[in-house]
This record gives sequence, C-alpha cells and structure tokens, in this order.
Amino acid sequence: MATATEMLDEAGDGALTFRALAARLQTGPGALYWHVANRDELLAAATENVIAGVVATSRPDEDPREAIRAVALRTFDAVDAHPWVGTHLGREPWSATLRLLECIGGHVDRMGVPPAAQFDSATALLNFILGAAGQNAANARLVPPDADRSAFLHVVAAHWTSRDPAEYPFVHRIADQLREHDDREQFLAGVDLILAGMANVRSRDGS
Amino acid sequence: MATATEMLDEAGDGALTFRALAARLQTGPGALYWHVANRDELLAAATENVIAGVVATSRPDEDPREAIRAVALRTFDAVDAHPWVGTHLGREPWSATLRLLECIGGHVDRMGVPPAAQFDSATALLNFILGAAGQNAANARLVPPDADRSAFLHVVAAHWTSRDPAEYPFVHRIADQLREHDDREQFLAGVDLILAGMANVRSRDGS
DNA sequence: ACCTGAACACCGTTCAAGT
DNA sequence: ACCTGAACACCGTTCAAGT
Repeated sequence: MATATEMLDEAGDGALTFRALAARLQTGPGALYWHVANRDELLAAATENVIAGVVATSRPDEDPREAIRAVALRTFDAVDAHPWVGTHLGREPWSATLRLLECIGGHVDRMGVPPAAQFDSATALLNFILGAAGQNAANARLVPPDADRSAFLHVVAAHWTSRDPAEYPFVHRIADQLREHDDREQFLAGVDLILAGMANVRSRDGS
Repeated sequence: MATATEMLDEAGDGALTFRALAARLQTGPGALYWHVANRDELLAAATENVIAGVVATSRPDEDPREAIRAVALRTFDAVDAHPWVGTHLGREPWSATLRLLECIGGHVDRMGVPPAAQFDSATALLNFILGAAGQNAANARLVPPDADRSAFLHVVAAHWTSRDPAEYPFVHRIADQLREHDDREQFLAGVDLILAGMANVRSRDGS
C-alpha cells in the first residue's frame, strides 16, 4: 500500500502497474492478488488512505463553519499533492467519498441546519469539493509535474484563450483573473458561497 | 463519431475499443488514426458533442437564474443518459468543460453579479455540476444498466448503511432520505444553494 | 488522401505448481 | 498461508505497404 502510494505520487495514475509494483516489491504480479482483489481495489484503498488523513484532523469542537472550510481546504491540498486522488475520487464507489460526506455532514448538523435540509446541504458541499478536486487533477495532467503555480495557471489560461473570442467572450474576459488568482482562495470562495446559501434558502417549495 | 457514441451508450466506457470500433466500421484499427490522434481525443470529442447539445439550447433572453437552473439540469440529465460523459468530464482538459463555463458565465454576467465576483461564482457552479455529474456516473457503475431509479437508490443506500453506524452516524441518519429522494430535485437544490449564496456573499475580505 | 493489417510493447488477471 | 511465473486474452499505437 505504501509503495503503491509512492509510485502514484512519483509518476501518476498510469504508472501504477501490477507488474511494476510487483517488481518494486520483489515479487511476481500474481502475489499481489493474494492481498488485493484487483487494480480498482488498490486505487480505492490508496485514495481512502489519503482521505482518511484529511478527515481525521477534523475536530467537532471547532466552529462548524470553520471546520467545513478547513476539511475542504485540506482535501484541496491533498489533491494538489496527489493528483491521482482527484481522478479516483470522481470514480470510486463510496469509500473515500463517504468519509468526506460523514465529516461534512457532522459539521452541517452542528451548524444548526434543519434536518430536512442537511442532506441537500452536505451533498452540495461534497459535490462542489469533488468537482474542484477533479478539475484540479485534470489540470495537473496538462503541465509537467515540476512546474510552479504561476506556470501552471498560465498553461490553463492559454487553453482558455486559444478558443475563438467571439464564441467564448466570458472565458476570455476572466482569463486574466485566472492567471493572477490564488486557486485556494477561489476554492474557499466557492465553499463560502454554498455556506452563505445554506443560511438563506431554508424554505423553497412545499411540493 | 456517431458510432463511437452509440457504443459508449450501449456498453459503457470500457467497451469503446479501437479494435471494436474499427470492426464495427468495417476497417482496420489503424484507419482510425487518420481521423483522430488517440483514444483520449475520441472520448473528448464524444463528450464535447453531448455537452454542445446541452449548452446549445441555452438562450440569453431567459431569466438568468432560470437559465442556469436549466443548463445545470440538462447537464444532469445528459450524464444520466450517458454515464460515460460524467466520467470523462472530470478528466478532460477544457473542451466540453469550457463550453459549460462559458454558458454559465454568460448567465452569471446577466444576473448582475459584479465582475470581480463572476469568476468565483461561475466556477463554483461549474465545480458543483461536475462533481454531481461524476458522482452520478460512479453510481451508475454500481448497478446493472437496466435498473430503475428506485432500485438504483436502494443499491447506493445499501452501500451507505453497510458501514459501521458508530463511525458513520450522519450517513446512516440520511440514508432513508436518500432512498426516497428525487435526485434531480436534490441536484437543483444544490444549484439554488449556490445561487442564493451569490446573492449574499458579495463583499467578504479586502485582502 | 486514405486504408490495411501485421507487429510492437505493453496491460490486468488467472492458475497450476511450488514453499 | 502465501508466493511464483508462465500463460491467456486482451489493449493502444505504429508503420511499411498498399490503393
């Protein structure tokens, strides 16, 4: 497991091969199947490991709003450090994801959100976090792994502005903002948007 | 392209093989490389096709809030009909995603959101939509493709409740809600949460 | 300009056989 | 109980050669 995580960190998603992992562990590829059912399970376990670390430090005695901002940001940073986590989070069937939901849900509950609204609120936060994580991981695949933040954003901005300005006016208008922005701040702004909405929507329809 | 989309719809992501596609088109696998650079480009083109249809019907004369709800819901439904779109949306480098962002951004602009806040607002909506799409696609992989909505939700709920209730109290508490809920409504509730937040956050910090 | 199809360099996974 | 490693059934991609 530890070796698998190392390999993922070093060379990304595609580099984790049963053959390569077996070679690194000095065994045959067949030996791995004694410990893990298949490749998906291996990826899922590695992802859950990372996310377990992210939610573990979430304490129920903080201000719930701050606690939510904090787990969200830790998730963001974890995906930044391990892009393969972002990729796999969007594909895996409720192991790491469920840990995140439980953590967020607990804080939402302690915020005083009425029970009927807790489900929608917690999943909205979760979906936003997962979406941002995936997008970040996708962006990471566009640049060499050793590029710095600024170079990274410039590459993404270049993708945006490569489109026809007439067809993509909005995207062109905000491309400058993208180049200079702090994506952790942007991410937190999104979390705040949802938190602000939770304070306001409450009753919508009675259907 | 059309044949590729057909195959993806019939048998999912893994079924689209260059060999299988070539066989269906009565050619050799090498022939495809004249028209497309590689498998990723094929998936990206198919995804962009679907998303282009989703954004095409978005008119700038509607109420912007309703227009955002409508594109979001069309994306949700498109992913529901083609789960592979949800999978690929979270991995692709700004072709389909950029179309969505442009569409959403245009509406956000017409909502009267101040320019400085448009970037964060539009990307928050985008990330939420992408996250929900990915999660939906992941869920679709858990159930047989012909299962109905109710069976589908019961399978997901079973995953949730299979965990230790002591470790996952929140998840257990909302599992009943999951089983009975309308996931399109839940999705729209998330969109509304963000829209409500946009009306409220405005000024946060001046750093 | 576009297609053919054999060949290359891989995969995940299985399974008899070993220790 | 756990490991070995050859073998099976695939992949995406390339490329000389064809039309």
